[in-house]
Amino acid sequence: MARPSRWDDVVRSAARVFRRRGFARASLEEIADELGMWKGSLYNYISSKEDLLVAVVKVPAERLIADVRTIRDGEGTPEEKLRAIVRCHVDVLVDIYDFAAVYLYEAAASDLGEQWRETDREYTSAIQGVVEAGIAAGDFRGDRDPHLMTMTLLGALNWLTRWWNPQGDLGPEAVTDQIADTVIHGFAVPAPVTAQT
Amino acid sequence: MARPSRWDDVVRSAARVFRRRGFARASLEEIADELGMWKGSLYNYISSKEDLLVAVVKVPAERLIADVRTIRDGEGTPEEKLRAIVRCHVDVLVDIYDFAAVYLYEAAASDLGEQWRETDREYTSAIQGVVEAGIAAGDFRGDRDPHLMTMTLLGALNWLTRWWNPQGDLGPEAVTDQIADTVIHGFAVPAPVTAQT
Amino acid sequence: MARPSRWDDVVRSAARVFRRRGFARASLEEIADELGMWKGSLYNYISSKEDLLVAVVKVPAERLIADVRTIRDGEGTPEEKLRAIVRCHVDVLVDIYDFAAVYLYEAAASDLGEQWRETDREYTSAIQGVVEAGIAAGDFRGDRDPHLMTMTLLGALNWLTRWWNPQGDLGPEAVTDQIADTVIHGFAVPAPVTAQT
Amino acid sequence: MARPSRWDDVVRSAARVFRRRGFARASLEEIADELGMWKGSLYNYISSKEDLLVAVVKVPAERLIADVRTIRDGEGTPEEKLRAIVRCHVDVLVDIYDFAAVYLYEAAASDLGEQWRETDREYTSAIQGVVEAGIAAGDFRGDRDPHLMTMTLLGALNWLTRWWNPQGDLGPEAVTDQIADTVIHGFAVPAPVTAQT
DNA sequence: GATGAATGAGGCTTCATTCAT
DNA sequence: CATGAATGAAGCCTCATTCAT
Repeated sequence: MARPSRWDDVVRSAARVFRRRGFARASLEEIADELGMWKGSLYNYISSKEDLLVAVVKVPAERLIADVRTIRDGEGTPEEKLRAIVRCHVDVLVDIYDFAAVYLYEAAASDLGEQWRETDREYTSAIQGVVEAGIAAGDFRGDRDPHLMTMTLLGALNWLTRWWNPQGDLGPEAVTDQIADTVIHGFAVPAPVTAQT
Repeated sequence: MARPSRWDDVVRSAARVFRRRGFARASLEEIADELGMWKGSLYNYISSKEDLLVAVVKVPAERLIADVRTIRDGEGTPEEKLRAIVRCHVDVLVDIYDFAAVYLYEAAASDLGEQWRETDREYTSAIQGVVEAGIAAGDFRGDRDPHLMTMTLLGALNWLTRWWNPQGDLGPEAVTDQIADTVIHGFAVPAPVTAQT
Repeated sequence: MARPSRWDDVVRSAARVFRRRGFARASLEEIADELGMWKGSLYNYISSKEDLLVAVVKVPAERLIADVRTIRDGEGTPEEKLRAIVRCHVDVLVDIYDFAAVYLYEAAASDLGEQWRETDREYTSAIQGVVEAGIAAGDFRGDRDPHLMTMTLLGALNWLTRWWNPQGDLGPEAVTDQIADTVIHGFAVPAPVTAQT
Repeated sequence: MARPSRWDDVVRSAARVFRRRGFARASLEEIADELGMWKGSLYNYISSKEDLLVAVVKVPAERLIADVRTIRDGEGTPEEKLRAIVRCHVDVLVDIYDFAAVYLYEAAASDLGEQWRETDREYTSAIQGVVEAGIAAGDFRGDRDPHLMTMTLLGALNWLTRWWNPQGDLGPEAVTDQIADTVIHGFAVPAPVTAQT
């Protein structure tokens, strides 16, 4: 499916506008304006506004799910894997901020169909798989709900799009380390109390 | 300035529709339909659609900020206070789910003006104050960014509106305890390693 | 037809609002607000918005037509009568400015029905009668169209509502004298040229 | 900034409807109907209803102000200049009746902003300049208020839109001559009385 | 591929008017 | 007479989408 040459520009512009204004508020005219074209011309690239949303959302979704699959199926302790997942998430924000923000905040609100929900479910359950492996290995507490644990991590990560400026003082490494540390220590089985007396 | 009698119904209906469809996608006709009135009649209560959003958002915002102020200024260790903050947040979700979801997902996207941002800032900084007190007391790690810590907690809490069903199997107490435990352990200064050898 | 006690207040308020905003732009709510009542309450006095316009317009219309009839049928030369007509017009502006402005600018735009047009025609033709009497008496030029002469006078007078402030520096007497002089000299048969050589 | 092709049609249609119904009462649907388009399509040409009013009003305003400047700055006695101004005004009514009527009756009622008031002031003061030149030359009476004189002329001219039918029996030349004569004689210093005895 | 105008549905908002209390 | 809520029609405006050039 050979896309016309400016296809990438179109999607990038859509990502920017969707993040800034939200999908519902964004108008195709705004996107066309950014590209210096007329809104009618966009229909040489898409057949509906939703096409654009799907295209935008695909970028971080495919990258994240590929990364998380690789991590899940690769070597390393559950702790190391969680840390790697956090790093991927933060990297995505650094690399393709607009796309990621749209992915996290607009995709759920719009109804992108079954295929979309399936992808989302797989992403979540891949992370949850790591969490459950940690529990099984005795590293993470077994008295917690694994889904809640997974969502706690995802919430902390996704909220970054609301407040974090990747170009600001707090760099990606610090964010990665600190969130990963917090979650890993938060999940960990506590050190035996008897040892401290 | 006594509000007309069905004011509460109007706001409740708006909260429901705004949560379901998002502010931008929601139509006043839908809200009016729920109330069994004509859309024009809504203007006996408001003077714009945004007024409704403000009214909806005010409910959880005022409750949360009042609660968190009380907690911050009250008795207790930082740990106890963080746990109390988590409980309040979860309680709000249980009590006024639609309002809370709108508050967390629509308020930021729409531009509700300076007063709104001020409230939001105060809420965040009240929680951050507790976090910093914990650091000062030596309970929480001093090598972390307090703002990032605060946002990690808020992200985990706010993400609940995306997946948690308060009427489901995982009850409010479990959610409160587990999120609070995760965050508190995640923030805590680790037990001295020497004790374990 | 005994009117309720605040009827006069209602009409006065309507005149004020209609002048300020124009009949079509004016809302009953604005009028009610000025009176400190609710817009629904106005319907204790009227049965439609147009009723208010009719009531407002009636005041200057009846006064002007009565005055002009009296003048036309009274004693005096056509010149004196024209001067008296101008004075009446200016007096109306001084006494009931809002009513007069509405009468002159809103009545024609709205369609107030046949009775209204009849009144308007009679007013015009009464003035035109004076003009024609002046022509017949040899005071005014016979080579002019009497209707155009009449409308020239009325235009000059009615335009006052667009620029003149009765409370300003240029007093009613000056306005009366100068407009009357201009028109009377403008209408007059010129002095024989031969006399000047 | 080439205007789309039907721009002139749109403005002409707007002028017609605005004159017929008044700006406030006119609906965009009516204008669109005249053009055989949908009301939404009008927004390819304008961005608000008021834009249309501005566009309509600009036509006679610019023509009149250009004409009156040329006359003021050209050759001729004040009398000749006043007569030329009257002719321009009447010509505008003949040529672009709808536009002129809207200009005279709707522009003042709507609030078209400072630029508009500035134009109006300049037009008036250009005419007043001619009047004052006539006074200075000793042709027009010095015991009159020049602004009142100017407004007397403008009132007589503008009132034409209320009653005169340019296609009727009373032709443009007659109207021009008679109004100009009336005003000029009305303004003129009276012939010395002594000559007549 | 781009253009620029048109489409047509739908949304927010206003407002004269009604009505039960 | 006043109240205050509701009605229902209509208006302005937006915008995704289409289409002939």
